[in-house]
Amino acid sequence: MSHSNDDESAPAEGRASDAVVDQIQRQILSGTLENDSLLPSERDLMEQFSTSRTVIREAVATLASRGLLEARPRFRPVVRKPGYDTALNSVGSIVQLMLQQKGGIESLFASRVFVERGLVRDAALSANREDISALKEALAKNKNAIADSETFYETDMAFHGVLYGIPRNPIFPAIHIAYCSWLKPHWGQMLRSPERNEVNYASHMAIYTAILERDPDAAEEALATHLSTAWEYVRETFGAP
Amino acid sequence: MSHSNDDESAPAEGRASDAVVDQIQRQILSGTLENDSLLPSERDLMEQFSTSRTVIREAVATLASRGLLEARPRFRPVVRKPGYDTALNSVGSIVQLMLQQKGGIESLFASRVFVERGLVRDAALSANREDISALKEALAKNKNAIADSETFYETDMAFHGVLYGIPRNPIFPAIHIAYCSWLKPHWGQMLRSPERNEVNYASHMAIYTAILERDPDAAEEALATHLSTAWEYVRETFGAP
DNA sequence: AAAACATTTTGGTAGAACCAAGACGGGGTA
DNA sequence: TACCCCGTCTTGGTTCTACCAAAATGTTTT
Repeated sequence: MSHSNDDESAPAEGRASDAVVDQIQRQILSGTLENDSLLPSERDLMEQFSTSRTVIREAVATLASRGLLEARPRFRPVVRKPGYDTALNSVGSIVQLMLQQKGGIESLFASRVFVERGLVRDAALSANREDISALKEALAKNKNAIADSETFYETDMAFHGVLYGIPRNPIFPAIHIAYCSWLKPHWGQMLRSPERNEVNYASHMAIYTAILERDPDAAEEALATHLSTAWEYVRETFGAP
Repeated sequence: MSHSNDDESAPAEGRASDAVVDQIQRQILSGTLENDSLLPSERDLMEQFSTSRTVIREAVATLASRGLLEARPRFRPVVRKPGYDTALNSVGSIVQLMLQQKGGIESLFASRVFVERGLVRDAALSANREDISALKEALAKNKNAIADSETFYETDMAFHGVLYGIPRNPIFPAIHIAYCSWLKPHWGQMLRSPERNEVNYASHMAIYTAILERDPDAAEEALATHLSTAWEYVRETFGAP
């Protein structure tokens, strides 16, 4: 039963960089290394941990891959206290690969539809006044941007974003951001026109109305058709199979 | 407007390791580097790419962090063709951090409940014969394991796993595996007894029945109470706030 | 044929050195 | 005084060499 577990308390004596990673990670989480501050120089760190620069660099790379450090090519790494967005952000590179595989985008989009169907159902059941007014406001901005295809996309995302905020679960907004960033390359260059914006706005309004009426089935239905339609736009922009 | 974008086709001239990463990544995806095979030795690679070992090591570390290579401490890296499980697996380290934060496990568990509520709804609406029989089989194994608390957990997971398979979306099984691995530390050491196993089995049966009867609301309700109850067990095992 | 041993290979670490680009400071000019 | 230019220092990125320990491999012994 007690197979080899990599608990944080055990050095495990495998990689020297692990100890450094562990230390720095603690410092970041505990606030000793303040958020948005610059990590000490590699040479400072190698003195501080009394190890070689090789180990330090490896540790920094590891932390960067975990999202605890933001390391631009020739700049000092920036300390980033992790959030749920950080987690999802770090998978981006792999997801991009997955999306290039056969059926990748379809699967991802289907998962989004699945999530948002649940979201609107819950919204219809449990949205409070704040949620409703937030939706209303987002809807208004959405309407005002119908003529402006540049900003319409943003107001569109913002409307959906409100839905992700309703469960008061910090994971969901992070998922929303992740979906947006992952699908943007395929979604962003879609053909846009005030007519289509109008259609999308109408869909949003239908969702909003269903939520107002506390009708989860109608809300789910409205959202499903909304996303399906929008998806058809995308497939029609690219080559349809 | 045209800010610097880091497309994959551009070398970008930032890090030398990026080129190596790109090359090896292509070789893995194209199958030139066969899955489960061993990566060439670092010294071979540094000759092949005519660069220093440092760069090679950095590239290997990057690919390992992306899940394309499985690099145990002192062993040759193993080539791993990426899947959706790979993606979710690579976030594990960050998620573990998140779970230690205040309300972390609650948020994650709530998201799981959310997902599975949707799953059982869809199952009730669209499960076909194969799905039903798979559920039935999983349920049978679950029943047989009631007396054996060792294996009951596995059959429990397996039952839920069937639900994740019904949408025929490869992302969902990966999510299931991720949930299991992330929650296992908190879930696994839960107090278990045949009585509680009996309760869980009854819950599964209720879900199955509701799906059979094509009643999404009942299925959702059954699942929600099931997970809530199980969650209470967990909180009672640990210190409840 | 299996086990024990010797050798080679290979990943992990150290350390010095170099380069190029960012950060910094000082001095000159408007 | 305020601003800009330029030299210097700092620092991350890279190369190279060397060494160690453990894994992998080959050889000998039982």
